[in-house]
Amino acid sequence: MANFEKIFNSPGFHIGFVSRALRNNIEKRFHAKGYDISFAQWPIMVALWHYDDLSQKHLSCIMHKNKTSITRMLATMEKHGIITRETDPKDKRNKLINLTEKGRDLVEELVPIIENFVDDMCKGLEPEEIKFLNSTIAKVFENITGFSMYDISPLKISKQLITNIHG
Amino acid sequence: MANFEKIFNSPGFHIGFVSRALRNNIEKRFHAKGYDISFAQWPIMVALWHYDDLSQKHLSCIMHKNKTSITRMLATMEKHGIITRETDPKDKRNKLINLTEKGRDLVEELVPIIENFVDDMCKGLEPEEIKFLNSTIAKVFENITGFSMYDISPLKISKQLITNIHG
DNA sequence: ATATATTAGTTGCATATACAACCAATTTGA
DNA sequence: TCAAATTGGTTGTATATGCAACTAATATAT
Repeated sequence: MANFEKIFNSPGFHIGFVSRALRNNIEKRFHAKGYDISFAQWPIMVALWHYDDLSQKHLSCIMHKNKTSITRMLATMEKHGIITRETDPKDKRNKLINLTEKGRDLVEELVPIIENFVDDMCKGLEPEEIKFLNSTIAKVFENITGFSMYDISPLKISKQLITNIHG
Repeated sequence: MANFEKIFNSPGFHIGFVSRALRNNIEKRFHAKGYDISFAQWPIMVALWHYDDLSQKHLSCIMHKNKTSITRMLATMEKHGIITRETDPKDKRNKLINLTEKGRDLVEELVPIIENFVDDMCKGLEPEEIKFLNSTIAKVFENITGFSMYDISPLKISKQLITNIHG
């Protein structure tokens, strides 16, 4: 019968397992320090820390997430007072997303928690191993999506470069 | 200010991104062939293909998922006619989970789809690279959870060995 | 033997995620 | 210029996920 060994030992399942573990771990660290921020909200906050007036479309492309997910996450974050959403006067289809003061403060407060998390996660791994891990994951990402993981890093992307990645 | 480069280039974010991409891709493949099975349901089906009469606790441990998630996923799978849930006559706290005939058939039909998926995902990667990727991810998993990813593989675990991993 | 503790599972609540169908605003094209 | 296409965002529906609080059943400990 089927080669289940091959299937269960494929990177796909490993990635799924570790992804859930990472999410749970980071959210526990946030909650332990009294912050009600989710694993998914954090990268959005970082992107908004770097760029003002991102649209939901921008965030959808940067995060490689469906626009519905972005709509709903931003609704939650707005409710929590982390971000604001205003209609773009230049194109009333767009909404301009920005961090609130509270949001900006939060980013700075969360950084050390994330840094500890990264250190703990990578304990016992050599820098070249981490590099290899990243590039191999990026390769898998590219195999599956056809997109380079790096082209759309929140740190590199320019608003002008954001093209129509998602439906 | 904060070293965002370090944060965004950490394996954590890579893993989160690729994990979502893999989930979407595999579900699209299932749907394209007319199967309404989720990324999360598939490993449960495989575990049940190997073992009869697993309890929800067993599945919770094997899958490293909260028991609530298991309860709700099994409810969905039962509704879809993939599995059955019966109270264990020997200990009425337990529910014994089994694949239905339809469920067993499905597993066999889904295997080739998964095999294609794995091949596509790993395109351009050498076997040693895949091995390294897996072992590095396993290391991260262990750093974060304290558990070995391999000890509880659905292929290796015995029902007797399943201990109280989760709360 | 019975009160207490533990265990398995469920429910309420919250978040994230995606697809399809939809609306409103803008752009295109004949 | 005005109809058609495109674009950005929202809503309905569905799945997955976890925590806390709960119930029922079993095990433990005095």
